[in-house]
Amino acid sequence: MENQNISDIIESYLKQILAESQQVEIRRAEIADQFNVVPSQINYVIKTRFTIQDGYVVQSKRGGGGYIRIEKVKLLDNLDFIDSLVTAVGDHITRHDGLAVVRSLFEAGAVNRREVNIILAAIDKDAINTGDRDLDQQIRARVLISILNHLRYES
Amino acid sequence: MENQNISDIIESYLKQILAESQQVEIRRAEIADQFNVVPSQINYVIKTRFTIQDGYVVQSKRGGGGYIRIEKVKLLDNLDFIDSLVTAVGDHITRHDGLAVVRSLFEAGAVNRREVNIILAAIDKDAINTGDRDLDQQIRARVLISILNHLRYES
DNA sequence: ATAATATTAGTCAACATTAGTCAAGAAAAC
DNA sequence: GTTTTCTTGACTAATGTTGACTAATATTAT
Repeated sequence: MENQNISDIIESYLKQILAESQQVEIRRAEIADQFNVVPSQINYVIKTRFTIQDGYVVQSKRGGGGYIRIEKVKLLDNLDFIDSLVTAVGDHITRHDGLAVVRSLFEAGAVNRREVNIILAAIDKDAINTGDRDLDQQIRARVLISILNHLRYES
Repeated sequence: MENQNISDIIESYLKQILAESQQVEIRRAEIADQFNVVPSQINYVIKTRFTIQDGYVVQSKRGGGGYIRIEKVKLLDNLDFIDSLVTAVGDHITRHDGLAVVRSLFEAGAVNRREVNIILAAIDKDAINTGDRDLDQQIRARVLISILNHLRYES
């Protein structure tokens, strides 16, 4: 406990608040100042310790009155399944393989038919079509993973 | 929560009125004075928070007896409505405007909350991120339009 | 009627105020 | 000793605020 680094301490501080309330809203500069670190360290802490896998969703706004808001979300019980699909998608995916992933989701009951169609529209070849096949596959992978991550929790 | 910027406060004030009546008519200088800001800030608030994508139409008149009128538009039946959104999206769209489009879809009853989240995940900045901002906006537009077009068939 | 003046709102660019990214170096873990 | 994680700061991006200038419309004077 005595050899905690400052990132761990900031993490604890935020999680202590989150233990009692559903969300915490901070001003980055204020927290950085409070713990005597540079502002970007707050981003580091959030990026490494408040991920969707950990059950947190983060929103922020810049400019006057800006903030970072961390919300604790209720994770569903399909996590391992989603994890496996995220792994399967990887950083590139073809339309064909993307279709298979969406089909898996449907067969597992994670999405309904309407939702399937929305997802397919999103990764359609006419939607994602930069002229660079490799880039298209990367974008398709990220879009799919982004959607998968949102299926991890209820909102 | 406590450090809201003044633009948000003015937005809330106007939307509170709009929650109870179809439209609100203001004198710019009066509102500016009431909230202690320069008049042009009212234009900023309107331009950023009461767009057609958000479902508002703004009319104004200068000179003596001038006014700014914000009207919450009646959502048309689905097909026309989706047409108008497709037009609004155009061939490129920012995340901010994309969010407004999706919000409109939701408010029109064209999609439910779960579907909103899937669509937002699909056009998220982490999902569509090639490093080329302009390209990102083009892809986001195509993804959104692809989804909008699929919603036509189903509804 | 027309011109001058007053009274509104609109535009735009400068500046202010926030958060985000990235890569280099330091520290810790292995 | 190498690899991973943490820390830092320079640079970037998004959003909000302000004020000088412009434009439109109404009112008043001639």
